[in-house]
Amino acid sequence: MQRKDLKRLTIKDVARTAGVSIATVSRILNGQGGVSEELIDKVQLTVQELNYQPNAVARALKVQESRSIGLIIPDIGNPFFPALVRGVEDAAQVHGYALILCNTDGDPDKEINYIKFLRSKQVDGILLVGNIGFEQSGHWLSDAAVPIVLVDRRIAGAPLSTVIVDNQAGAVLAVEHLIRQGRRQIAIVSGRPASPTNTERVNGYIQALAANRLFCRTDLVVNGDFTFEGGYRAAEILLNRGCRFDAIFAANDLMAIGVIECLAQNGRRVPDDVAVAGFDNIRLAAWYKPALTTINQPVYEMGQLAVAALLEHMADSGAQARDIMLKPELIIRQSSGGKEQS
Amino acid sequence: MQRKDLKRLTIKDVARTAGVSIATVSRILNGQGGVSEELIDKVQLTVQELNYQPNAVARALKVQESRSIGLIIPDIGNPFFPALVRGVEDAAQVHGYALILCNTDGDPDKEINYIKFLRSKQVDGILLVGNIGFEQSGHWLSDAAVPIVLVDRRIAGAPLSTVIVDNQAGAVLAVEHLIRQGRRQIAIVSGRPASPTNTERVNGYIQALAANRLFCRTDLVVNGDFTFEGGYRAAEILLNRGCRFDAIFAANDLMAIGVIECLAQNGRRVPDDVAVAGFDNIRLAAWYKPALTTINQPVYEMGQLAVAALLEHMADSGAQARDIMLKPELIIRQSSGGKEQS
DNA sequence: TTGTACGCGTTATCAC
DNA sequence: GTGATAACGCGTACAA
Repeated sequence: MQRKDLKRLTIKDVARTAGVSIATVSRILNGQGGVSEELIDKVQLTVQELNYQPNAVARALKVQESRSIGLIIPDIGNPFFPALVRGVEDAAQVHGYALILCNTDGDPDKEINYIKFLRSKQVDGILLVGNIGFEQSGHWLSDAAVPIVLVDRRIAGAPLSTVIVDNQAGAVLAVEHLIRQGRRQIAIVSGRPASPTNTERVNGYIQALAANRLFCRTDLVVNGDFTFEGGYRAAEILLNRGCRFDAIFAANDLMAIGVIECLAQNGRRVPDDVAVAGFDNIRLAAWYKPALTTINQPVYEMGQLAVAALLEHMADSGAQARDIMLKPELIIRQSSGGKEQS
Repeated sequence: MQRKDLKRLTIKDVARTAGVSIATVSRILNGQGGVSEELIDKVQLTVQELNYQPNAVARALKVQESRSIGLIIPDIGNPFFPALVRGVEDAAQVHGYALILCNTDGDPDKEINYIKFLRSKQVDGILLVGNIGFEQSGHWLSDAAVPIVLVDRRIAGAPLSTVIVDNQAGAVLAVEHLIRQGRRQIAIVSGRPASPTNTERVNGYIQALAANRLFCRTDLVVNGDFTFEGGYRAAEILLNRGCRFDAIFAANDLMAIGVIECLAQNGRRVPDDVAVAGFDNIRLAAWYKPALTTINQPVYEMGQLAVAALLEHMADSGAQARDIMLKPELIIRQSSGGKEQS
């Protein structure tokens, strides 16, 4: 009854059963026209009856187009990525593309290996959330012979289209909010210093301070690494320095939460003593107590737009690389003292 | 300089450049032996120089094996799935398989469509977190001509291998813990009644009560739907009934949190007035205040084991379907009153 | 040990 | 309007 090893049927079988040539079947299946109504009906019927499905691999080999794209991210376990992946998958599916998912843990070697892997799989395009440097592998990135679009993180010097949120503007939003809340001694807990994303956010911090005639005091700057523990340790360092501060901007939410936990351990109240703002608006930010003021990124849309950009490059190999910047949004919650009074 | 439209090179190019036949190149690439050292060196060198990569699509067509598997889940945005996906992807990658990810939102029609889609892509196997009924589509599930392994959710009557956590045992763990905490009037907020997973957890609740000579009171049973809002509403219903209860077991963490929020709104203290336990151990459970007592599922391992099971079926089409049950684990946190005193 | 040639399942070009 | 047939890039039986 359940013959799994039943040989998969091919266009040949359909042709034979319907009593026509494979050329005719192919034409009908691809809706090319130039076929009589009669045959169309007959063939479509047998396709139904046999439950025939074209072999996409054979088709891919023939038309040199696999109808699949690759998505390379650091780690789907990172709460930032599921929404991105969902946006990508939905958009890909709409256009009939399969999505191949790859996790690199941010390791540049793995990124290169996955690009090679995807290339051998003949994917039509690649979406990359990359940590690799351009010189480190500019060869692969620009000569990959397959369109690559960068998502969420730029790669300095790479001549590739990039879909990204305006990190600097987001940081400005967060810091200016803290300032409007009456805070003046605003510290920053940065992410990994090497990360372009971090640099942009730090620049936003500096810009916002300057725009409000506040100094950027080096004793209020401390490096984290985008992790909870990094945030915790950074807050400890800040406390140990003995300098005054009445607000902290953390370069992402995970660190912001680490910061708050540390402050709580040390008897500082949030937001009464110290206002805290993060970046990313991960799910946890809304649930955490105190609920975290943060910068929302339209992650799902980012995924969708990335696919759109990739499709463009796939359709036109001469298309210019361009930056697509998404607007961040300030989400005000308790950790910064709640609503602004204006 | 950057000639993207440079024709991709083939085994033919390598053969020509190395001055050998394509058969020789193929043999060397696949390590088949029977080739002189001299040619091996020469060919491997030219492969390096040309930076040649075999075309996996052509290979797949020839050997009838695409080296890719499909993973069909409801929604990567659901906090339960990222770890599963990661487990699957890691295991797949180790064995050289690409992972095609599909989100269905739990819609049986989408599940069927994706199975067809993946079949046409000639995937070698499918991992399915399915909501479809077996009769509803037994045809597709057992005759799919491609091995399917069920993950996280069983499908009643489907003769397919299933990798799943022992939900009933998990619920017993949770409820018995509440009993040991001295609670006697334990309510349950269930998930979608139609879900097999929910049924198993409810059965565990009943079993644990019975084993401790407690009655299952219908006024302490209320249906949720696995969402936060469902949990909130369920708790409201429970409160409105006016019955006494000193503990609530929610069939998943999201509902447990909804329950706690509702209780807090209505002046009940957790865990003092009501102890609460959930199921899943999502990230949020640890961060939430009060931290949530829950049942941990080894989700990452589940993904890995699912791939292992799938590989078995792929290697031996006659392999018997079997159930692989993973042990759940009780995680005690504040929401149930913390550590047990024994 | 090495090379030639066929076929995997399509699509597309050419005859009829 | 329809049907042979040649690719697509690879693996392998067979021949040498």
